[in-house]
Amino acid sequence: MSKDLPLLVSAPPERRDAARNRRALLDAAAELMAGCGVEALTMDAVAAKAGVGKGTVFRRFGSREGLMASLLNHREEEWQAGVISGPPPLGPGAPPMERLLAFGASRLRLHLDQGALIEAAGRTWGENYAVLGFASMHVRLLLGQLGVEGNLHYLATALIAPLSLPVLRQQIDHGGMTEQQVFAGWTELVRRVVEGRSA
Amino acid sequence: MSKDLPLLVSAPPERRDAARNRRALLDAAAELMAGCGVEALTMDAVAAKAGVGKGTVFRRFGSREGLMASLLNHREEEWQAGVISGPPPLGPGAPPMERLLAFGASRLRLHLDQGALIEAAGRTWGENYAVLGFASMHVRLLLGQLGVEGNLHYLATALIAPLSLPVLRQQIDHGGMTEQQVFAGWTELVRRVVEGRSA
DNA sequence: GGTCAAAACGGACCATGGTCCGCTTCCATT
DNA sequence: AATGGAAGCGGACCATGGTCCGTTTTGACC
Repeated sequence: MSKDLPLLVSAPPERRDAARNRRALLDAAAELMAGCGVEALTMDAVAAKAGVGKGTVFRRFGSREGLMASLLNHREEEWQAGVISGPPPLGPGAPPMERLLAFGASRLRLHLDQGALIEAAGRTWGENYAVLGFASMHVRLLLGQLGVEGNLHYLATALIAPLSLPVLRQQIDHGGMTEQQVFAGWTELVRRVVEGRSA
Repeated sequence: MSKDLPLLVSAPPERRDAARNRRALLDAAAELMAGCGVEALTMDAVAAKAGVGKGTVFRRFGSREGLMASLLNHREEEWQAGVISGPPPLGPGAPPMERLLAFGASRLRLHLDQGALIEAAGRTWGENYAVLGFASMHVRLLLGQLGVEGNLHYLATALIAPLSLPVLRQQIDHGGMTEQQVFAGWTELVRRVVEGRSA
């Protein structure tokens, strides 16, 4: 007699066929990519491999970059889970400075590991507010715990910026640095920012 | 009787038709862009407007992104000239800290002004070693003059990173900061890095 | 001026991202 | 089960970036 409670869920769930196709597409994309790298990830190929029409791919992901971003989201969510509730020092339980350095090292690895995908995703991923926003908030929190005073909002984004893939590429591929040296440099940057007095 | 001295010039000059076409193409591109924004910059349109074949456009610039990068290079060269020999505080003659802050403000403006073009140029511009290299070297030099000790190579790139367009976009479009607040934040970052003691 | 090789040109051609719209599938309601 | 409309689907179609190769231009050398 009474309809189910709206449950305060804003977006109604996907229809079953839609969900099935979304899964099939992500699986197909992951498989193609494992096989031949991002080059092989053409929209026609993904659609064919998943056994759906091309239009469906675009309906689900909006664009090629959107598809890449969806693939990345999976890893990103795992990573965020590690920060929120994983083992220390990345997760809670370690002193703030250790967590901050673990954050940097982990983020650096993540970006280098997913490099090809991140570049293929372009701005769709780079401008993903959720991703940058989470990292920024986390760093801001840690800076606060470290007793840093000043414009934490800005300082957090400024500490995250040199961990972005283009910068890492520049330093490692053209600047002759190793991954270890980059991390050491970032550590020094963090130390200076944290130890500096506020204005 | 004797051929001209090789003049120690490594690359032979362009043939005259090539030079003429290159100019025509850049002019056409600039005009198209002034008219309708980067959207209008399709390779066919540029070729048609310049009165050359499409193949010629690709020969000269390699790709659409390459064409964008060439357009940007013009502005970049003017900017570099301003740093090398322009009036203070951006150019030589002002105290190092003033020059450094002028550098940041100027770079920030440049990136915001050329935003559309920079995004359209993608990695071709972002990974342009000459551009990043020049800025990095300049900042490294100023840090040295300021008596900063430590890994200046890294610190320079780390100070430049938060001036990159994606970061600025994030801060201004999603983070609710104004351009002035961003610059104020960068100033604070610089102060902390410069005042911090080395390891 | 004539000759020749190298460089540049042009536009037909291809691959692929992205759109569109008529058809099909789902599911809430009766 | 029947039904109606909304959500989803598919693949033909288009636009545009990028390639290729036969033809033309250039300029160095005689």
